[in-house]
Amino acid sequence: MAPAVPRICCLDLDTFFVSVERLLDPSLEGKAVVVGASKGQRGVVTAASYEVRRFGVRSGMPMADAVRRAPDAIFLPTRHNTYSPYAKRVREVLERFCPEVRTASIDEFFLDFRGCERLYRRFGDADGDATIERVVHEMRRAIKRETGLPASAGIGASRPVAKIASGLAKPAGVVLVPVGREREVLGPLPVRKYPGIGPVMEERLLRAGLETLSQLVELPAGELRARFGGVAQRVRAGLEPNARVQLGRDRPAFLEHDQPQGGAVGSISNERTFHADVGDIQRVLDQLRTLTERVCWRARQRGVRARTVTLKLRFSNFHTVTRSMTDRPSHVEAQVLRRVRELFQRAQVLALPVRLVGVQLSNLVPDAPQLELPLGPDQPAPVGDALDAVRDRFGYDAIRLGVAGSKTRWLATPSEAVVAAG
DNA sequence: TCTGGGGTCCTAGGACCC
DNA sequence: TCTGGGGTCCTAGGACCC
Repeated sequence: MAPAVPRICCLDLDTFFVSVERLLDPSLEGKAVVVGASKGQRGVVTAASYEVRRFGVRSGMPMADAVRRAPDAIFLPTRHNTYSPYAKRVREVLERFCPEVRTASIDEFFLDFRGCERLYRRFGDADGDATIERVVHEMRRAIKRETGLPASAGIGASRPVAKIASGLAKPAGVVLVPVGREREVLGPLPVRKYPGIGPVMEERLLRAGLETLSQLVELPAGELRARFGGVAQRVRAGLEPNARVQLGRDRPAFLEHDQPQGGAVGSISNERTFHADVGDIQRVLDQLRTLTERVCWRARQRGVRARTVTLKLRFSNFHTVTRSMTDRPSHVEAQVLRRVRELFQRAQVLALPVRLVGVQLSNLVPDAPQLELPLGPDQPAPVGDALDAVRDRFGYDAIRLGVAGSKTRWLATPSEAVVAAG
């Protein structure tokens, strides 16, 4: 038996949005750059260059905070559509190195190198730690060469171990955690470093005097579970070099049945924070209509209908409520909007101005031909099909239903009018 | 200028069925 | 009449990730 080799790799693009902005504008190189909400808008930092992190700027931080900490930094608005083609090209490079690639987010990928022995031979004579490390180094260089983007990588026996290792590897490095030495290498880290332990759990653990992962996993399993629940128990599993972990199965994610069939996703949602809190119910309803239109369009694009519709409201005091309803599958605006309005009636628990509204579709089922009267009032009108066709070609915002604006009101049904917005 | 937007997963209680 | 389990679905909230 060859010695166990860690074969799960987490590849993470370093300060991804900032790196892309630098490719497009090389004068940003070496400067303090913050990507996030536009100036004057409500929002947070989505990416911060290493130069600006020195001032304490972090992603997720309110924009106003970032401006206060680093007033001289360069602030850029987030341009999602600009970044995703780069992520796609990175994935293409990864696929040349490994047949099993999972996209975890726009800037993070997991690779499973099990069953890649032939590839190993190309890079070294032994099937050992040094060989897979060389493969991953070469992969990083290929990404840099072909896309210009810096990346870091972690290698471990399981997904969480690889993930933590990639964090240790930043910037632009590779860290391998040998099988069987997880506790030794990762144990001294603060509990917050473990994926799944966030601010709330960290606080609970610190209050109990547990600061490091070692201290956490030394607790008896029963006590761990009873006091801190499933997350803490998963940490123990992640740091135990047993067979389950070596297979990367500590969570049922990743390998065989990871990706939902047909590329379907579990839910589709859109939400919007108002520039300033809104007390006018009609304006809230208008926004709900816009959001409903958008999620229904995305559902049709994906070829799914939703059984569950969820409305989300956040009030001016940040209190958030959700109301949901499960019914026959739909992706038809008129139907979904009717449900959203009903949920809205139920959700106005606070007489406070509204900060955010959201609409979510879940419980998605594959789009099958409807077994209903084809000309029922809830069916997409032919004009709806035409709308979708325009959007397929020119993008969602090429055309809008009704007129979005304070001076006009929404028309009652989609078939009444189509108004091009620009 | 406090606190985005897209997701996933977990928990817990109640309804309902067997 | 009393006393139960499981299992599944639905709903609401919340932690967490990038």
